[in-house]
Amino acid sequence: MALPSSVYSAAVESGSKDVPYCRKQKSLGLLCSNFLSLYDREGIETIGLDDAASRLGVERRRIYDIVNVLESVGILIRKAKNRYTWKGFGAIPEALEALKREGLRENGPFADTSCSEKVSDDEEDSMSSDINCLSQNDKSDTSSVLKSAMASKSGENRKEKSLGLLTQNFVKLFLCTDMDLISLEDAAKLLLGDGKHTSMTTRTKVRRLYDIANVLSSMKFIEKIHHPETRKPAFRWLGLNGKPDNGIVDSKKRIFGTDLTNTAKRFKVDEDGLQILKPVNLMRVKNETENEDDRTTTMGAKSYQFGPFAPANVPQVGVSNDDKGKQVVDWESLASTYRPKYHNQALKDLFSHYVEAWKSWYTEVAGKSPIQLMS
DNA sequence: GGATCCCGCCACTTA
DNA sequence: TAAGTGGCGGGATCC
Repeated sequence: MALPSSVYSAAVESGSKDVPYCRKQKSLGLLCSNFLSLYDREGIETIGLDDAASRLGVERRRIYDIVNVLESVGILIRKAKNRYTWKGFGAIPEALEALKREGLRENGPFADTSCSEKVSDDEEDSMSSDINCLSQNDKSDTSSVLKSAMASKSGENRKEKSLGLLTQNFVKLFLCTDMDLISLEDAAKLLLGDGKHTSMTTRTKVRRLYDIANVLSSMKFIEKIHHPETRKPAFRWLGLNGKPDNGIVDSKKRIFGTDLTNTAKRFKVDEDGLQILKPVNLMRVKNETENEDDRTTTMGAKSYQFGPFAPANVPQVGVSNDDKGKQVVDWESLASTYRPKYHNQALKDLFSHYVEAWKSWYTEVAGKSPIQLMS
């Protein structure tokens, strides 16, 4: 594997004796970024969960969270026990298109937004009163979309509550309604149905939505902003190109896994993980300089605009040849800049880790910029 | 003190 | 029946 595994291990070793626990280093968003960096490359066809867990230095349970979300947007497909087929980002447009079609198709029979209709998240749930509970944005056709989303009753409670299905329904909220901003609490209420509107069930659903939102945020499908009027946190669909909106992005937003500035500022020990965060962060800075008007919801393969983890062989839409000079270096080149090229993987990993630790210490204690290391 | 979300228990599913 | 899967909520961390 060409990717420096030390990068990952360094990021997850916060639990070691000398480094205080840092929640952010273990966030799902960061894990997702690392996961994608690890597998979004040519030659990857299948992914073993054990392999992913050990490479990323996390327990299997966390990998399940990631792959469930990724599978729901088409990046992965479960192939067999413990094994997934990597489809890549090229599969996203089709998956989203399918989601949108599904949402819109099922939209028809449920077009009536009256409060009488029952849908099935959990048997007796109905969506109608939930719609009335919404605190923001256009709710005109939200009800029907949600009804259709939740109507994929198919089977068991367990499946209905799966992270993957919840992800798809969450995405449908953006794809099939006029809602621009959605708070997780609103989404939870919508996806629950009023039959289960206890504070506990909502809280539980919101927890899951946080998980999902972190993963989707790390892929820049959505971004967290604060509602212009209520100032309450909400999520906005960025579409397939994932370009943050300069205008209303809250600079103080807390972005797990990708927000280098905040991370570095608050957690000195986080500098161990800088190499992970850098490329993503740089890409956002770049994106923020671009006009967001060219965002598109068209999902044809050719018009598809990839986010920061776009496959290497797919040109970034909206980046002209003239801009290539400003292009952010890719993962490989960035990683190789800081990575000695040892043939012994274990030695290389160890060395990389200590280099990062030293740079962190040097910056912190000596108050100087890290010396540029030769690779 | 509310928002966020990691962590791991344990029930359920699958091989 | 063991191993894999993943829902769930406690409680730690962040702001």
